[in-house]
Amino acid sequence: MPELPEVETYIRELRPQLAGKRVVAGEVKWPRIIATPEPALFTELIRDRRFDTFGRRGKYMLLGLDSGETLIVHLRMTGEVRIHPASVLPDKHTHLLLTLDSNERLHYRDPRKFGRLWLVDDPESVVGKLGPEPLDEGFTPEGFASRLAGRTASIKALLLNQSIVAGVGNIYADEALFLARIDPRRSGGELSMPQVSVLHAAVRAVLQAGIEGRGSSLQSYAPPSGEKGSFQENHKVFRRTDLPCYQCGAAIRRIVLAQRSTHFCPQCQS
DNA sequence: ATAAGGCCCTGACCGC
DNA sequence: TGCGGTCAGGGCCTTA
Repeated sequence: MPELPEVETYIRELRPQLAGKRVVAGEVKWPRIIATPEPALFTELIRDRRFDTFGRRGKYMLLGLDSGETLIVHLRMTGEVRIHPASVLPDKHTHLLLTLDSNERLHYRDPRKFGRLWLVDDPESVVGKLGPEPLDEGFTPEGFASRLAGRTASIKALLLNQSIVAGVGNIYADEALFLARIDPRRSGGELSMPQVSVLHAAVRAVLQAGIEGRGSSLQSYAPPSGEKGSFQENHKVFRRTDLPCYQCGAAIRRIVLAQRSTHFCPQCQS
């Protein structure tokens, strides 16, 4: 579900809700949700830790604890973090509960159980393989071009590859390709340098706009405050199959690329 | 090293 | 109402 703008919104909203609070107890209800360490050790290690720093890398949330360790959370498709009063009971999709010293509990909820949490000393052990942060200085047109060079896979598939650039998912990949007027089926390695530059700027622009809209809220997704994001109102192609392109009026097409639904304007994007 | 496909899971939705 | 099929914003693992 969440991509970079949604995860960034998550971190911004979790910070005021969690900062300085201490974990009194942890309860893991679905062990596979904890990637590392073993669930028993996880609950032992997180007890008495205070939430201290709040960061993001790609689609991963980095919750720094006062012990120096980091609780890493990836929501994947349907993960959800909420801070509720202690009186709120977990539902059947709640897989982790952290009791806080504020008479509240952190609920990790995830109907599809794809999300994962890690408790580690060094976050790099989890996020070290990611490509550059697209909104940082380190993401340059030249660096982007060198990562695409020689690749035969579609540019859509390559945008979804987190080791090329971190944080782009299905929505923002389609939106960036539309903004850059590039056909998602083109192979990444055959794009010209000007096209790579335009796409680089487009990726940054759609992610920045996504953050400003506090993310896209499709279906039931909402950030921790419960107040939905608005960027879905600005989608130009995503889930607009058969609707007219805002640029040229042609019908937006939906195809499958890299096993993911892909939306584009057959007229504007080549 | 790269690319393609399966797989992990459950719920919502659609047509019959 | 029930049933089967499809779809869902992700990424790891295996295979070729």
